Amino acid sequence: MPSGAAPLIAAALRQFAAVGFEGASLQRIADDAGLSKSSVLYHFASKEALLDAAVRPAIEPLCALIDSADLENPAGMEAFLAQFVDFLFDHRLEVVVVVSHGSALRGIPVIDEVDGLVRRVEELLRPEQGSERDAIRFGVALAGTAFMLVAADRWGTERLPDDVLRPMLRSVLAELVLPGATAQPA
Amino acid sequence: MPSGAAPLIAAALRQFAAVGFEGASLQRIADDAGLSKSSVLYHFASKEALLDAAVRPAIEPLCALIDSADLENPAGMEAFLAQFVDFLFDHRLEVVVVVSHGSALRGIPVIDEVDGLVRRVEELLRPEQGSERDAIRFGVALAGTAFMLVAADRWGTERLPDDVLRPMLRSVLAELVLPGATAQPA
DNA sequence: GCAGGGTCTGACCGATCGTGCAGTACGCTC
DNA sequence: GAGCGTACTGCACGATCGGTCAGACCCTGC
Repeated sequence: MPSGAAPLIAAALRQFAAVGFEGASLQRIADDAGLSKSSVLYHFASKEALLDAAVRPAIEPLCALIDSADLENPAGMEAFLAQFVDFLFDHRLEVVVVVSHGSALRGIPVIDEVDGLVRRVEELLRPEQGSERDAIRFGVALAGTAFMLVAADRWGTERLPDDVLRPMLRSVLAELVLPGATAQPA
Repeated sequence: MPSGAAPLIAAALRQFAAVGFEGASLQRIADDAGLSKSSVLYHFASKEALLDAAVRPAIEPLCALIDSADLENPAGMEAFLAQFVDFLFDHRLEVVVVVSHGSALRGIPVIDEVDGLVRRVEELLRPEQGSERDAIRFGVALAGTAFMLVAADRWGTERLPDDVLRPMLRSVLAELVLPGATAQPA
């Protein structure tokens, strides 16, 4: 992992999140990182490889989150929800890239892998036949939580600071998903 | 409203929803509509004007929905939620464009107008001070519902048909938002 | 001093982008 | 048939896109 690659990945992540993969140019990414366009293509074989390097670090944590999920009992469920919120905050830009612009990127391996993980979450939420409606309620809550983070970046003029928003989202998500839980103000 | 403009708007909406504004080229939009690239710029002054013409029709219904919203009593709330879901289905592609790719389009008038409407919804949900948490729960439910539609287009291999999904989303949204309501299976 | 690898850059390429413009085919009215 | 407006197209433009390549500038080991 060369030294100059890290700021390029950070700049690429910012640009991809802001204007999408197609909208971001290697030139602007290079300018953002304070390097030349040629340097980008020295560190990464192509623009697509740069996207891969930027998004891939988020895959393993998400995979681990899914693998360790135990949604049978309320405690396991609550742990899953908390870890899900933490994941969203820890990989905020990656989430924005995939959620906001991912539909245009089908066919790119790293995006397809993320899509596969999303499908695994979907299966996770539908353990038995016939609970279609519960799965949708679950999906709305999860997707809504993810989107609130995107929205916070997009419409957030004077939004809540993260250390307030995070426990609040955790609490709201638990309330929406868990069966008998009632709200306890954050 | 010239005749040849309508298929161009339809094609543009499909392209913008699929690959984003930056990712869609006038050439592909023209091909999709069965016309030449020059024809696109005959009917619309620029690519941005085409986006405006494609998205603007969704603004007035959304505005009317917000104006007529009465969230004080449960009946008014339920009516608002039902109309919100209907709006999402009636202007599906426009919603996908704005939700998925809108963050890259700030500065374009029609997008800024939509952002203003979103902010009005946000204010609608926070009638009094201190109910920050309720507003977030509300926002998660609304955003999640909108995103489920986007997700249905994106990950939907063998998804539910619309006439099943629509009442189900309506029911789920009511359950998530309304205080004392319990689920009645669709 | 010098060779070599890692890092970075400017010049350049072909393709495609959005856009401007001259021109063409059709239909309508006098 | 002359004149005109509408719908549409082909062609060319400057800019920018992702990508290639030959070097220049380090730093380290000999």
